[in-house]
Amino acid sequence: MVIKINEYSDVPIYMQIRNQIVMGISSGELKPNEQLPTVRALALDIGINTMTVSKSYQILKSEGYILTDRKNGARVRPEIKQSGELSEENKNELKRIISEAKISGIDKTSFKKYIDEYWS
Amino acid sequence: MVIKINEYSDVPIYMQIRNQIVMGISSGELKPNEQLPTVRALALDIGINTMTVSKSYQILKSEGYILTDRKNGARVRPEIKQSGELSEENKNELKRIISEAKISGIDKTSFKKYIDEYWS
Amino acid sequence: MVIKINEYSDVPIYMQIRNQIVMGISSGELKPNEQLPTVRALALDIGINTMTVSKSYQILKSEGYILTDRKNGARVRPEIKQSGELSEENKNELKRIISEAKISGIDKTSFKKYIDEYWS
Amino acid sequence: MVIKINEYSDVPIYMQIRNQIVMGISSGELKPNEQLPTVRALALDIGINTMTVSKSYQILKSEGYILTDRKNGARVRPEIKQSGELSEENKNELKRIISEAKISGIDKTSFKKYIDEYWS
DNA sequence: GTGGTCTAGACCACG
DNA sequence: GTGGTCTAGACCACG
Repeated sequence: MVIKINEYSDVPIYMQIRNQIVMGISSGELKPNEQLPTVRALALDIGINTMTVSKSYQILKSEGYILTDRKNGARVRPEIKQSGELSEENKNELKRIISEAKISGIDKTSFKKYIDEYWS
Repeated sequence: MVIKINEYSDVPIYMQIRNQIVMGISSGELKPNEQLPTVRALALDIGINTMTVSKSYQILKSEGYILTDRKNGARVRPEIKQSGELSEENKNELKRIISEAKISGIDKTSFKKYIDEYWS
Repeated sequence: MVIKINEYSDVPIYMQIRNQIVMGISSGELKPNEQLPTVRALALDIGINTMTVSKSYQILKSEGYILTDRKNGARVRPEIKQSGELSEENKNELKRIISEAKISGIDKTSFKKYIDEYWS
Repeated sequence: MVIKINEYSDVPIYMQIRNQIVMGISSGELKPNEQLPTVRALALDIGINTMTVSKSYQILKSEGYILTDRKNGARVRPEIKQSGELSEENKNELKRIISEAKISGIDKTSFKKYIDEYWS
C-alpha cells in the first residue's frame, strides 16, 4: 500500500498516515493480519521522521485498528471491534459538512451521490 | 443563537465558533442579514478573548458567509455564493468518515439515515 | 452622476465616494465647475451618514479636486494642478499590482491591454 | 531579502510584509522553495510582534504563495497557481490609479513607461 | 459603539 | 525549534 503525504494540507502528517491506513483497512486493500511496514521503513519511504510514523501507529493501536508487538512489528488487527455507530467527533464533522453542503446549494440527493461514490 | 465551546476539543475555539455560525446559517436559525453579536459581546458571553472571536468573524467574512462593517457590526450575508459542490477538504473528510463508518459495521443504508437526520 | 457603494468591499465608504468622484472627473462625466450634490443630498441618496460624505468632500478638497464654499456647496475645481507624475502611493500600488499580475501568469502585453481598456 | 516597514503608512504592517514578500517572489529575489525567515526571526529583525508576522504568513499561505510547516518553517510555494487575470480588487485599483494619472496630466504613453519600468 | 490592528507574553502541537 | 493558538490589554479608524 502506498502512503502519499500532501504537503499543502493542514492535516498533520501523522494524521494523514493514520487516515490512509484506516482507509486501506476499510477498502480491503489492507487485509486482516496483514503486516504493515516497519516504522523505520515507512519513514524512510515517505521521507519523514520515524517519530512521526511511530505516532501514527500508536494512535492506530489505541484506536484498535492495528496490533503491535516487538517481535513482528505492526499488523492489521484481525477482529476490529464494531461499535455500529459513528463516533461523536465523526457525527459533528458530518453535521458540519452537511451544513456547508446545503449552503453550497447541494441538495440531499446530490449529497447522497457522494456517499454512493465514496462507499464503493 | 447560542454558541457553545468545548474546551476539551482539539478544534480551535475560533474554528468552533466559525463552525457553529455556519451551521446556524445553514439551518436557518440565522437568517439573511441577521445581526450577529458584536465581537465584544460574544467574547464576554463565551468567556474568551475578543481577538479569538474577531478571528472567527474574519474567517467567516473571507469565506463569504458574513459581512462586517464598523458601524453595524457583523451580519449574515444575504446572498451567499453557491459553488454547487463540496470543497476538496470536505470530500476528503467525507471519505475518511465513510471509511471509519464501514469499519464500525455501519452499512450504507444506516449511514444515509444519519444524512437524513442531520439534513432536516 | 450615480455613486454606488459596495457594501462587501473593505474600502471605507468615504473612500469609495472619493474614488468615484475622482473617476467621474477623470472621465469627464463631471465637468469643471460642475456642482456636486450637497453633503446632505448625497448622504440621503446613498443612505449613509452625512459625516461620511463630508469626510469624502474634505479629502477631495484637500487633494485639490474640488472647491467648497458655504454659499454654493461643492463643485469640481476648474483648474486641477497637474503634477505630471504618479504619487508615491500610486507608484507603490502599481508595483504591487504588477507583481501580482506577473505571478498570475499575465504577460506585459496582456497587462497593457488592461491599461488600454481602462484608459478610454 | 530585506523587509522594510513604513510605520507612517496607512497600510497595516502585516499587509506591508505580505506585499513585500509577494513582490520578492514576483521579481525572483525569492526563489521557489526558498526558506523564509522564521516568524520569530523576522519579528525580531523588524522589531515587531511575532503575531503580526504570523498573520502575514497565514495570509500568504491562504493565498497560495507560501507553504508553512512546523518543522521547516515557511518557504515559497514551488508551483503557484496562475489565474491568468487580475483580481477584481486589482482591476478596481488599476482603474483608480489610471483615473488619477489622467488628471495628473500623464498621457497613456507615459503611463505605460511606468509599466515598463516596474515590470523588469 | 463597532470591528481592526498591534503588543508582550504564554503555552501547545508537530516533528 | 518551528508555527499555531490564546490571553489581557491598548489604541485606532470608521461611521
